[in-house]
Order: sequence, then C-alpha cells, then structure tokens
Amino acid sequence: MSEAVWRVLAARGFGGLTLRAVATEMDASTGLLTHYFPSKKALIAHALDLADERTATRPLRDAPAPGLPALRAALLDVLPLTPDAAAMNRVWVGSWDVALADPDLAARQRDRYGSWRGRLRPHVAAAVARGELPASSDVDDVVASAAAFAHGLVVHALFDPARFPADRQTAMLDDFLASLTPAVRPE
Amino acid sequence: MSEAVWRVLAARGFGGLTLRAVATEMDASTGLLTHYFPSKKALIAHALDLADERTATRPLRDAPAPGLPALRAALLDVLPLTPDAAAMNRVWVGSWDVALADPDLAARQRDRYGSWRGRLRPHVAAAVARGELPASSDVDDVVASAAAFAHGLVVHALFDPARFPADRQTAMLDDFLASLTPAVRPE
DNA sequence: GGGTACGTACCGAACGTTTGTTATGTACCC
DNA sequence: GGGTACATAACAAACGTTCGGTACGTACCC
Repeated sequence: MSEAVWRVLAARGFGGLTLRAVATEMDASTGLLTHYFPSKKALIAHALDLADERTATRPLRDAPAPGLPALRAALLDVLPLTPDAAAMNRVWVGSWDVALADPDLAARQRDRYGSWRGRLRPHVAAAVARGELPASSDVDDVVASAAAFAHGLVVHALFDPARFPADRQTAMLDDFLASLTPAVRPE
Repeated sequence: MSEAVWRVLAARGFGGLTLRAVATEMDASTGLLTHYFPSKKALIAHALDLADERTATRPLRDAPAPGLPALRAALLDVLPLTPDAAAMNRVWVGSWDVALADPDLAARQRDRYGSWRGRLRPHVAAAVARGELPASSDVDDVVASAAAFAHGLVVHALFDPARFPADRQTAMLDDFLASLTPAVRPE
C-alpha cells in the first residue's frame, strides 16, 4: 500500500494524491483505503510519514571522519544526486504546499526540519572542536545555513537537472563547506 | 480579480486554488472566471504570472554599492522578512508541487529561476571585478549557491518563523556573504 | 470438537459534495 | 445590432466518505 502511495506521489505530487489514484495504483478498492485511513488528511499524514521513513532508512554513506567530512556526507545524502534521491526530494518539495496550508502538518514539518538540523548539529560542533571551523562560529547558525543551502540546492536541481548534474551539486557543496573554513594563506 | 486569486493562494495554497474559491472571494460567479480563463491550467498559469508580477513590481531596496552589497540587497529582497514577503514566498514555495507535476509549468519555473540567477549574476561578476570575491571564483557557481542559500532559508523560515526572525535571517545572509570573501589575516 | 460469537480485512456500491467545463441568457457599450 | 462582459444554470466527472455485506481467523463455550 505504501508503495502505491509513493508511486502516486512521485508521479503526480500531493495535488494528485487521491484515494482513487492510490486504489487504482494497487488494484484495490477505495474501501481498502478508507479502512486504513479514517480521512484524507490521514492519508496525507501517512504520505509524510512514509517520506520520513524512506528518508530515515535509505542507505547512507558513512562519514569518513567526524566534523566537516561527516557534515558533507550528511548533506550529500540529501541532494538529488541519483534518480531515487530526486524522487524523494520531489515528494518533500511537493509536500510543502499542503503542509503550509494546514497548521497541523506545518507544525509537523517544522519539527521534522528542526530535528534534522538537530542531527546535523553534532557534526558542526565536532568541526568547531576539531578546529575545522573558527571557534567564533555560532553552531546553530552554521547548521541552519548548511541546511538551507542544501534545501535550496535541491529545489534548483529539481527544476533544472540539466544545469545541476550530480558533480556540480557536489562541487557546489564542497565550495560551500570550504568557504566556511577560515582561509589559510600560503606562506 | 488578481487580488482574489492572491488571497486564495496565500490562504489555501495551490491545493486550494479552485475556480469557485476565487469566485466566492470576489463575490462573483464562476462564469466570470471561465470568461477570462479557458481552463484551470490557465488559472494556475495566471497565478504564477501574478506571483511573477508581484515579485517584479514590489518595492526593492536600492543597492548601496555595486558588487557584494548589491547582491546582499537582492537576496534580502527575497527573504521573508516582512509579512508581505512571507506571503509571497508562501505562494512560490506552494507552487513547486503543482509545477513539478506538470512539464509545462516545470519548464516555466526552470526558466524563471534561471533568469533570476541571471539577474544576480552581474552583482557577483562586479564583486569579482572589484576584488570582493577571489578572482578564482566560478561566477555561475557563486550565483547558484547564493540563490540556493536564499531559497533554502526561505523554506526554513516559512516553517519555523519563530526560530528564524528577520534579524537572524539577515545575520545568516551576512555570514554567508562574508564566508565568500577571502579571509583577511590581521597583520 | 462442533457451534457460536466476535473482531479484522476487505469489497463494491452508493452517498452527497465539489470539481472543471459548457451552454444559454442578459445587459451594456460602441 | 454585433461584440464584450458577465450571470445563471446545468453538466459529467471526480472527489471524500459512508455503509451493507462477505470472507476469514480466533476465541470461547459446552
């Protein structure tokens, strides 16, 4: 069932997420859907949870080292570098319209992204502790900036994949991270 | 009429943009709407054009100086620092779901953001020319990074306005711009 | 261990509403 | 009086939701 929801979402977005579309996708009746979801909103909530779960359980690249390299790995995991990652991001970006229109869903998204920043935070803190970032850095600001940069890059890459191939996204991320580190002047 | 479309969009997003919602909003009939819009898709396209127009004609802060300050001003104009700007961004972010679901609209968004980056480009080029940015900078990458950063910050600020008040957004942008400039070591 | 009771899983059809679209009518303007 | 600017009404389709009915497992009783 979740598979069908995901396929509908990836193909038609949240605007095309209907009980019948999901039912047809899985060759079932609308009765099945309503049996598990008391309302349409519950379906939408499940779709968001589904995106959450797929995001959480997707294979992550392991961080080569704590600090900046770990942050880099975590952000690379978010970018639409592969078709699967692009589909995932397409769902997330698409969810923003419906989430912003509903206070409950908006609050859940707020918490979601808050906790994502929370998971990014240790990497930034470690980077500061290891001297990769200036000690004067505001950790929360750096975290938020990195999260914002990644999400914005996701959007631009989704709309213009030709101009933002995987290697350019990676290069841009590396430049961004490099710009965070204090410049070392050649002697 | 455009005013009514805008109000519906700001309140209910693209998922709640219907002919009748707009008609009710302006105390008119659906016949009026269909008189001007041959189809629903035309309505959506108009909504996007409307967002475009409002984006283009909104009062912009004038750049205090060419180069980096001009880039800063242009990006500040995008961030949801005021309720009006937040409403505008809410519409833009909401448009991404419907845009990603329709190839025509997706192409138009792609061009839109491409031309926005095009308008940002001279400022970055000027910054390089003036020595505010390293001569080794890839202008297009810097432009895209700045655009991505701003758009990502928009998303996070929309979902969590309490954690991203105007002054923090501004501070984060300033930090981002500062990180682009080569560090100057105190003698 | 056969019968009964009951909860869960699901189908299929129908409900009433909302949707986009179309058709017809009317007032007004040049 | 022909064209523009709407209103009004109706349309079929799609929508979320409700509901009666079937199948099946599981527990309990005697």
